Amino acid sequence: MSKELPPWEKAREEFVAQWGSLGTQWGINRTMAQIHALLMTAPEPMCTDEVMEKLQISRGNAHTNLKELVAWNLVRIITHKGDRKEYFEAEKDVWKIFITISKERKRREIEPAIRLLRDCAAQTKDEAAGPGRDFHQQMKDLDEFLSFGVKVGDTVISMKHASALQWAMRLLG
Amino acid sequence: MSKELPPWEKAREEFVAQWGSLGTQWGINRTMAQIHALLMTAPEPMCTDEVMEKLQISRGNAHTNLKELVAWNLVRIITHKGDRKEYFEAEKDVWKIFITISKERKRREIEPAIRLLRDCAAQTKDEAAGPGRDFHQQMKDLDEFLSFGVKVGDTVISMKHASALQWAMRLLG
DNA sequence: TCACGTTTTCATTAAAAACTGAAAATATCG
DNA sequence: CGATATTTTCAGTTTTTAATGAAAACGTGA
Repeated sequence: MSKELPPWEKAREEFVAQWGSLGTQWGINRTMAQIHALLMTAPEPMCTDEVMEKLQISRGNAHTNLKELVAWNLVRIITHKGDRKEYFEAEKDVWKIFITISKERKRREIEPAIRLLRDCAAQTKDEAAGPGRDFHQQMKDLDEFLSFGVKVGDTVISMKHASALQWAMRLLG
Repeated sequence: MSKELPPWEKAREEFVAQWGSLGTQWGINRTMAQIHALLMTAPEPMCTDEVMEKLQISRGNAHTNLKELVAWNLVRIITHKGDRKEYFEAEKDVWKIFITISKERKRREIEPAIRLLRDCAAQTKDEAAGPGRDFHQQMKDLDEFLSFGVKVGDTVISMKHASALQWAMRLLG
């Protein structure tokens, strides 16, 4: 059934398949990672049916994961006049992808953790000594570390790629 | 059935439960995250039975996840003479935890991704124009970005906590 | 408004991941 | 070497997560 694929499409298929596996280790749904890989390497925006066809998945699955990628701001919807289909286009700029993922993970994963740590610290702020005091301190240490990390992250993602690069180069130099 | 818990243990139980939930979002097994939270806040090293009891889980589950945490270098095994049980103790220093997790994620998640990107780039290095050339470039861009990130990460994790802090402060200042 | 192309939802099914508990293996001591 | 304490494994089960496909909802143009 398979027809002559251009050689680069061969590599692309490997990329899509493997990126999907890697995604699962990152706690990301395999299909979502595959669609992202597919769109990142798509010469043109793709519609749902094209994604279904390329990945051999159902409409519901394609739809759900495309919309999830849109919710992550990693993919945007394109429409052409005179065509009521939606086309999907992934951000390809690596620095922008990085910033987007960083922001999203901060919001979904780091900030809830910080809230938890502060809550637990608050609950034990009167512990004067012993294990209770140690627990309180541990919560504060973790909070402080994550909060500082967020601050650094915020600074970096507010930078232009070139400035961030320059700054990082200074560290390495 | 529940007896008087010291107030700090109340907060601890919330921490353990919630840290478990947060862990799943990070792609980490819930029980593993809970055990880690438990040990990070344990005044003394704990044995398998204590972990089973605290979290109400089976021996097999406790065992597997404790050993997994040891494999991550987040937990170490302690033995006392005259007692053949193994006790488990988590690293509590936030900076050390960060370094350990960073190294492990680099090894498990970033490096395989870089290998994939290089492979796909190599397969398409002769593409002279068009979509094939764009694909090749995209692979190279992603590789370059991740590799640079690894370099920065390596530099940071080779630093003492104080030096890293000072360096980051300069960025924020 | 109706017909049609498209998107969205969701009950059901399938697949993957996590967990249990008990048996087997291992280690330690007299 | 037994006897005993502890760790490790793993077949079977449960729980969770993801995927399917068909029906419903939506939106647009005639």
